[in-house]
Amino acid sequence: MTASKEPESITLQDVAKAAGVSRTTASNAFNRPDQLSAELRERILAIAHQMGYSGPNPMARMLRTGRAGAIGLVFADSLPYAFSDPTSIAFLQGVSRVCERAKASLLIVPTYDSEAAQETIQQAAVDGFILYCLDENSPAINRVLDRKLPVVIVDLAARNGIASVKVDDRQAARQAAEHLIQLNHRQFAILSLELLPDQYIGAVTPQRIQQATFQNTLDRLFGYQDALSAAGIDFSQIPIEECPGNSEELALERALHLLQQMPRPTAILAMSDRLAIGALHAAEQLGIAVPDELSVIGFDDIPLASQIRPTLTTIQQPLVEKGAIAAQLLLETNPPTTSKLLPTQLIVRESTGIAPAR
Amino acid sequence: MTASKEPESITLQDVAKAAGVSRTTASNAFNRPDQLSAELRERILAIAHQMGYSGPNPMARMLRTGRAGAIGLVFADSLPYAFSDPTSIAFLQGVSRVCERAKASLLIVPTYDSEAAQETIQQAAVDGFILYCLDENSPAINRVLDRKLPVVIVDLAARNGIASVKVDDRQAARQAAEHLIQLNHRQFAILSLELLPDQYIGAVTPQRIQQATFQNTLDRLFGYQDALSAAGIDFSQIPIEECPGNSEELALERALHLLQQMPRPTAILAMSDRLAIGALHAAEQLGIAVPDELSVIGFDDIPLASQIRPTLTTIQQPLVEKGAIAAQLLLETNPPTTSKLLPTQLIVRESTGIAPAR
DNA sequence: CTGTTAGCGCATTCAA
DNA sequence: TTGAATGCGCTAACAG
Repeated sequence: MTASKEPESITLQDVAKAAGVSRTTASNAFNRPDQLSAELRERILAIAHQMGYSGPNPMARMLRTGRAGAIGLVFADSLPYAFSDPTSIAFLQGVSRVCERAKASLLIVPTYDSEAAQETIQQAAVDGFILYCLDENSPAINRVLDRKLPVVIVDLAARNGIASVKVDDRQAARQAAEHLIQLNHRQFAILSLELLPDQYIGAVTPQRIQQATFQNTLDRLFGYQDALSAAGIDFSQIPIEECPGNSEELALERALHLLQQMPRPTAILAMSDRLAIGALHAAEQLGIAVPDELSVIGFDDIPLASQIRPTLTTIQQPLVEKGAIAAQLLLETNPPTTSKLLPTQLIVRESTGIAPAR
Repeated sequence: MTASKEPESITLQDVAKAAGVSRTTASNAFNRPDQLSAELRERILAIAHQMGYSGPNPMARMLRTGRAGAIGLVFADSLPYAFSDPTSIAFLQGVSRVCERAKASLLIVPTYDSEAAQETIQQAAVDGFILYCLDENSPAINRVLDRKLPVVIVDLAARNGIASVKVDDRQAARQAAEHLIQLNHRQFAILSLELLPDQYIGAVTPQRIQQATFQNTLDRLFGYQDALSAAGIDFSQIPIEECPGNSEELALERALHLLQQMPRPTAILAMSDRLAIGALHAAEQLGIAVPDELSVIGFDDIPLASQIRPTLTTIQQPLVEKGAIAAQLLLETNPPTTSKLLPTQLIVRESTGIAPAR
């Protein structure tokens, strides 16, 4: 038998030849139905299919058109973590909703270590990036900025000329603390998210706060401080426990520790709902009644917050919308440059109540 | 002032010229550090940076090398739904873990309608696809297969020569039903996932079962039937309620309906944990004690299953691992062709117990 | 409606 | 070590 042709890579050229038309016409058959007769188009498509041609090569087309048809999403975190944290999942929901409408694909770029970030961000064939990042020092930030594509940053301090989406964490945290102050609480403790990317667990010192690179965490901390100081409470005396990875288990453990101090706090300010839920479990373990003996307030308003018992008082931030707006900014404004500050809202549920009499 | 050069698109060529070297050498500076002296490399990189060159254009490089550095993930569902369903999120966690290790990006391809699927799947610049799909008739399947790239299909009936990952749903469902039969139950009801992609809500007829295109649902249904028939129970008498979208709210509503029938079922077989949780809420609303008066068994073992009260008896399937294995098959075998059947396990918790005396 | 002409920006032969 | 040439596969002008 005579050697059959290479089965590899049939090109538009081959299809055109087989159909007896020019490359352009073949190309138009795929991309510009209006540029040729319907019947010719059908014939070309049929021949292409029959030859096993799978359509114009996306890479060649991208090079030619300069458009990738995808936006990149950079989480400056490990991906499995991002896919397990309710806040980032809600964010993804919002992003994906807008992408779907725009028929844009979503490229999730791993940046596990700075070396990986270097490579993967550089090689991402996208039309723009959403940078979802909490650590101001993350190397991924500059990698993304270096690409000189449209960028929207989320939850990061605004930068010159770069579109950003965030909420006023400080004001929101202040509101959370004020809620408890109004309920007569004076003995506070704080469950904090990470301040630095070093996986440190435990008591937070003033030095640590000074070195902090997670602006979000810092803002919430300052928000608590604003309210407490205004109420005449000495912030430096308030125990703060850091729980990296937004871990419920860790929060449970640190809350147990906090609740065994004397005098026992009557209110816990948790920087996320997961941390708050950890605190709720700790209270349960110790037989401390919520909200009668202990009030707990969270942050985020994740779906679970309204499902657990007691339901969780928290600060609602529009998680899904944050993703949707970021994607919209990226896809619909050119170049994206406006920054959005999204509203938050205190949601009072069952986990907070009047402070117990002393 | 004399016009400055176009700020647009500096190429490797420009960098080479500015550095006084050839294109090749400039290219090597980025891709083959060992092909030129370290000092020359540094110089070139410095000049490139200074010129505002952001590194080799990913699209051009992809075209040249034929590698995209990304794998495509096609959910044959709306993306916001995929990002809200605990089973697909767990799957994503697994996929992303492996991608991260392999420094491969993950392209999430929207396929909301068949027209979108046509375009987005065709234009995805990826090295292979994971097809996560429940509906055997989804147009996305052929779109993906047409691309003639390595493919791993998940939760879909195996196809000739195509790698697949799934669990033995039928056997697993059978085990769930057998568990309840052993607890002496005789009055059953079923909360079903969708059988067809038509958003139908309510009672399932034999005709509908015959037309079903969601193989998963069908397998679980047959698994229940296997066990019940073996126990001498007439399957055709068992009420089945279909709850599309794996919706807890819908399950609550349909379970309320089921629990108001006479004779009231003593056991509910739910095809997912979310449906089971809906049933639990229904029982709570009606003041029916679980497990004393009603047993409920789920499927999947999502994280919430062990957190709600009563904790949920369920069939555990390795959700995260399913994603990890799919990604591994795609990234590490070439071409992927072996199929994996993953184990399931009955997890007995608090929501099932001995049937109440008649 | 169709074909001809020109690159998109790069990585890789091969020869120097 | 470096440089000159080649084409990856395609689309967009433009002229027939």
